Amino acid sequence: MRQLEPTGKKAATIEDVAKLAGVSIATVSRAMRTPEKVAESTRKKVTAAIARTGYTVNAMAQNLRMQRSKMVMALAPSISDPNFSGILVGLEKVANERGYGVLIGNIEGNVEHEEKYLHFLSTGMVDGLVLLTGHLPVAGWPDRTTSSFPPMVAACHPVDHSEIPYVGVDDIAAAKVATEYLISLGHKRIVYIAGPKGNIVDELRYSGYCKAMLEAFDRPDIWKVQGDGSTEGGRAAVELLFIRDTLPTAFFCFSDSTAIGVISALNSRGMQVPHDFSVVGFDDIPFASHITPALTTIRQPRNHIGEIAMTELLDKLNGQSRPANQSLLHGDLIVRSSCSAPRMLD
Amino acid sequence: MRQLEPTGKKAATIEDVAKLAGVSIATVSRAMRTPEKVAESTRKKVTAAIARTGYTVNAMAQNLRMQRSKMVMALAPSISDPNFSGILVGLEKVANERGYGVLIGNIEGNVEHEEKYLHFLSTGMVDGLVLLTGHLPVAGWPDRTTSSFPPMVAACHPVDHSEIPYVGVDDIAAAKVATEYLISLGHKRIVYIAGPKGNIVDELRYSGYCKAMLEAFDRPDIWKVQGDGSTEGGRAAVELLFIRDTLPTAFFCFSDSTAIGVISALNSRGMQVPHDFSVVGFDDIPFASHITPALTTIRQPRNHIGEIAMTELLDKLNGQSRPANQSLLHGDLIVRSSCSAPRMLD
DNA sequence: TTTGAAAATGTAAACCTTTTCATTTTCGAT
DNA sequence: ATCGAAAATGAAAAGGTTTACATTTTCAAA
Repeated sequence: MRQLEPTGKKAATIEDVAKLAGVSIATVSRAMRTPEKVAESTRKKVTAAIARTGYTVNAMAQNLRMQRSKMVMALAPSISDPNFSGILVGLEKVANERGYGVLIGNIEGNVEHEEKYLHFLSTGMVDGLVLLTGHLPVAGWPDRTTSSFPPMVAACHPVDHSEIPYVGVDDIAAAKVATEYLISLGHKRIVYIAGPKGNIVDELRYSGYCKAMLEAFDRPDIWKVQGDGSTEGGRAAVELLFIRDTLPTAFFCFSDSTAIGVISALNSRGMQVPHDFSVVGFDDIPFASHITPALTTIRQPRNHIGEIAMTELLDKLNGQSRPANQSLLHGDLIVRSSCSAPRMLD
Repeated sequence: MRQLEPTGKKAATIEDVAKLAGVSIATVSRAMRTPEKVAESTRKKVTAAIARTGYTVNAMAQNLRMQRSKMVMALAPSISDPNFSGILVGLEKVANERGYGVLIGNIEGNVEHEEKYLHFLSTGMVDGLVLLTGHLPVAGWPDRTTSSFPPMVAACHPVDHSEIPYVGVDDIAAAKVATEYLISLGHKRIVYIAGPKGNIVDELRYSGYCKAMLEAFDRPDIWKVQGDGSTEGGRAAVELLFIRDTLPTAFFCFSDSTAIGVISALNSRGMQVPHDFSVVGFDDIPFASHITPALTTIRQPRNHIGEIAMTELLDKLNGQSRPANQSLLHGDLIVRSSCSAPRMLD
């Protein structure tokens, strides 16, 4: 909807401006895009005419001519994921600063949605893609050479078997730090409550956990229970554990959601955290500090991840630079009150 | 970025299709948009040619010609607000079903951002606006006649002094239900912890609270303490209350965030919820059920609000209907464990 | 003054559609 | 076969820019 200014009248075009300023439309265009190529005097006339007509460029015409849209799409596995909004803030901030718009695409578990969103790419409605999904948007794509891909960057979840630049937290290092923290408290029987099966990020965090355990102990008790990343998955994992005769003294969880499930399940079995068990999460979602006990966790620099991802994408779009293949950000350990020394030493 | 199909080659245009099918570009266009106006036989030829060339329409050209963009913008006060994502899911769902894209605009406290986002409107990059901010995006606007506004709908926060259609929860009714619930438990001294000063939604919820109190008691103890909608605001309100000699037995809070602050402040003073005080929130944000005690609150039908808002906006854009001036949705009371009968009856 | 390079401006093509209006084709009724 | 209306198609304009190329203007040096 254009024509904000003169109520009812049609929006002014570059031609109206040109006529009023007594120059050609080319000069008007130049006065706006490359003012240094236009004489001072005419530039003033044009500026005045623009002000008087209330002219704003027609983005559709401009985009058609310039073969781009100044829009990028963020493809998210789920908007409601508490991790997403932080990333989006960062993405949006940088995009806006550079005159780009951010379109959002929400997969929400429905894979065929992806194909619908691809429409925005193929029709040229967006110039590039930020993938938060951890996989390429279409099943058929992976076998192409990567050079034929549209400009994309992946954030939070690296894309398997591809050379799409990735920006996210250094999961291995962060998971190692988290595990070492538990070890430093005196824990030995530390279980890793895993995320969704086959998830790359889960594998990275697990390997960070393993690394810490291997470095700390001669005969480490590497121990993993499958979860699915959700609160329910954390709860289920605990139930599973209680069937065994030995129990861990600490839980390192794939995500905060999982950790919340773990704590909730422990509570309903009459156990206290951190008195009876220690729990560490991952993500530092907004409510990690509001649950009881406040959750010790790894903070994902969400805004920063979004900012870097968008910066790399836009640089790529404007041919300014080939982005680094990986940008790994540091994830801080946020110590709150869900951990303590193990109750009974063995 | 177009040309997904033939690696490297330029994207096929309608002209390529026409040439291959042996018809004019007008016929190709008609075969796609109004197939009933094209002979069965040629339609087939065109379809085949489209398939062979991998043609997809160029959205920029189409939009330029049709004077629209098939994009709408959602202007949010803050992306990280836990209420926002639910709305966005609904907005996005309906928009996508109808072939529209959702651009997001994040004000995040910085009012001058609004003006930047208005650029998307004035350049015609978006066709309409969903306002989640509770006010018109530009200071100068309100004095115009509403007829000159671009298509807009407001969600969650009605826009003051304007006739912009609003869709949201019925705050008065819901607040009344929440208060009545506390009354039914036996509470008499119920304090309303308010939201940001001057906020319309806050006033509505307060008036719902008042209504319930007035109906229930002959000499009701109407009682309001200023907050600001945030967790910190809830905490501060409690501190303020403890300076007085009389205390309430129950808190009805403007938002869940506020309620969480209230509970947190009570806890740190050694009080137990719901044993010593009852607390009711508003919104049912995702973590309302995960805090301890699980929060009794009013659920905002966020997805639904988003869906209706987008439906009304798109109907408006396509001239299908003048939307109702207000669509008030019902907000359910979700009873969890943050309330009980007052400890000491008076 | 004249000359010539540099600076400023204008013309017109290109970007890719949709759609009006004119023209051609089809086909049933005479 | 002929006619005429209806159906199908095509030519061309319009939508609003940017920019390559051509042309005009400016201005310092001769």
